[in-house]
Amino acid sequence: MSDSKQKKITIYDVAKYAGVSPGTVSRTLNQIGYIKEDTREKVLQAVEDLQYIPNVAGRTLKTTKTRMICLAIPDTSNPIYFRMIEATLEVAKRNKYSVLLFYTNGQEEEELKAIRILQESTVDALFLVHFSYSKQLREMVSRCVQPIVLCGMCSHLWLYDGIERNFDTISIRVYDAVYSATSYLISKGYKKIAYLAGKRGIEVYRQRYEAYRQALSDGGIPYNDDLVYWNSYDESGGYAGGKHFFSKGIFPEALCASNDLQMIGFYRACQDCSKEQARHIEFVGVDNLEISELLNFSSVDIHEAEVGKNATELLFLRMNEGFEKLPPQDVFINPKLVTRNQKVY
Amino acid sequence: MSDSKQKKITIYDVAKYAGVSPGTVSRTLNQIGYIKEDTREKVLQAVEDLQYIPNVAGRTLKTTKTRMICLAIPDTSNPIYFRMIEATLEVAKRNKYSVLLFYTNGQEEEELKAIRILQESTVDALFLVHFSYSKQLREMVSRCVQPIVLCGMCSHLWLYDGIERNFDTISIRVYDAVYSATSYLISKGYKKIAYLAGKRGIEVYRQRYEAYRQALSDGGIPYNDDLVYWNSYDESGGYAGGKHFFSKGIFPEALCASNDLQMIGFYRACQDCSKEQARHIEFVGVDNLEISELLNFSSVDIHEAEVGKNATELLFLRMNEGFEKLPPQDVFINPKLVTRNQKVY
DNA sequence: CTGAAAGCGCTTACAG
DNA sequence: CTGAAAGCGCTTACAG
Repeated sequence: MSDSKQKKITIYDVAKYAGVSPGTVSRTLNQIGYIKEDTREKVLQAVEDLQYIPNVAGRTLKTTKTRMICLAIPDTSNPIYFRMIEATLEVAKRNKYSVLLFYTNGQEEEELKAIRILQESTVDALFLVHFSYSKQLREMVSRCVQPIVLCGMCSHLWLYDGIERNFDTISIRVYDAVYSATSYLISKGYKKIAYLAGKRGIEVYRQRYEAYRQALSDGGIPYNDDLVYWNSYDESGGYAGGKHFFSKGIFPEALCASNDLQMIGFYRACQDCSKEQARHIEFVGVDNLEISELLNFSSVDIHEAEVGKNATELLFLRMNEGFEKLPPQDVFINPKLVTRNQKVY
Repeated sequence: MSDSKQKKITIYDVAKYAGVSPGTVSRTLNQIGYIKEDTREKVLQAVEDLQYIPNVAGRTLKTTKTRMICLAIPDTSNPIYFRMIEATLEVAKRNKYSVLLFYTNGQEEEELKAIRILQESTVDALFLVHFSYSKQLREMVSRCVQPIVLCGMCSHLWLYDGIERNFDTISIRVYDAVYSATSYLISKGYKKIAYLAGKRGIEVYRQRYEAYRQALSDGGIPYNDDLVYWNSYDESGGYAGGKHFFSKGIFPEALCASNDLQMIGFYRACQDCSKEQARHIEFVGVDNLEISELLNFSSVDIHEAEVGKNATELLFLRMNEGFEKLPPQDVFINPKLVTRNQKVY
């Protein structure tokens, strides 16, 4: 039954079996041009009898189309990326494309590798979520002939300025996200508002930090550096933030976190803290994870599924239209604050 | 600067530029055999000058190696799959492989498509998480010459029985998971234990359901069909379960959910319910999602990251060793109950 | 409507 | 240590 190890069936075997040429088999299978019904049946019968399955590498070499796109994201530990993956998979599938998933860990070196995957023609297009804005990365991108969409998970630094550019960008207005989050806390009367800033040196978090400061300033609240904590942008960073503040005897009235994972970490630190003051801190985060909803914490929805959807659709638009007909695109996504009545914890 | 549209640089261009043969360029780049230092430098200089990047399709056609594996999972909405993706990505990266992510939606048709991707040689190996155990799927698998690891997210139905088989399996003992979860509730003295069973007709949930019944039986508690609710295996299913029970005036003392998402859904239904009896139900789920930990619900850890890691390593083992030297493998993963002191909600 | 032939861009025995 | 040549499995103008 399972006679493996037999020689691989190629289009030549099918052609011979059906008594036609390889070209005819190819045209039949790819539905190109008219094929006489009789011929067509012979071919399909041969395919069936021989259990022929076309080899993708052969086709790819000739057509230069892989029917794959690459999705490169920083990490897989933040749920927002899963919603992005899901959206990308869906758009790709709709276009009969597969998705190569690449995980950069937010490191420039890995981001460059993702671009190389595109240059080697392993995939037809690339959606790259990157943190680096280096000259080298920019140059590697500019050398690519295939479609690329760049997203920095914030307002992109390389917006179209009229100068030639061979990629599209997608931006999340995270400045607005944090500004609205901080303003919300101010509007509720809080003065002592701590901030979990995320990781220093990453543009995403720089933009958010600026927004926090501006919101304070606009709300007439003096900035206090002691209320700001820079660390990793995951749960452990938030937890460390809580420990840090509490150990210094700092108990803020409210906390704005540059993302929800940090907020959750901070919340855990509160739970681990014996002081009564750690029980009444009001939270606002960014990302609107389901976990925030369940814990009834306010958060800002950044619509990351929309990001994935838009980016991927842009990729297909470029694959179909090329870069001549349409100028470089810069898509913007507007976050939305979701307020909730936080419970006592 | 960005002079695109120029003709693609091939290995022939590099050879001509360096004054050597294409074969030598290939050997230099792939570090095969000894190359005179002088030659080597000329080649590398040419590569540098011409910005040559080897085309993957050409290599693949010749070597029949794509350096990609396919990971096919049911859906991306359950966080357990993300931990699996993460583990798979890591093992693949360590072996210098990329991962093609395929989303089957738990439908047989899509599972067959995943196998076809392997047959077309788009990838070198396949890790398939499947729900279907149909004859057709089994036959398609048996026709593949490349490595395949099959996982049903439960005790696999196609374990090695000495008869020829060309794939490995990985099993999660979910029967034990639900048995221990149910027994735990019984040990705490509960008699009226409801069960969110998941989706009917899926082996994963059949095995769990059997465990629930057996645990009740072993605990001397009569089975009551009114306490069992079959629906979708996501949050909406759990929510519907809560609504269902409460609308019939059924308020269990405890709830065992065949996965955490359903448990969370049920919990939401409790929150939406005005009755006091909906405030004191003790929960146990399966999957041990972070959300369960944060809400302090007990759950069973099924070690899905281990599943991804083991499966992917098995794939590479097969790619290196073939199927002759090693008999078919059946790996088992043992879940672990994590108990927590649930808070009042 | 279909066949013969070239070629996509590599790699790899085979010589030397 | 390196070159010439064949070939991996397709597709696609070009004829007819």
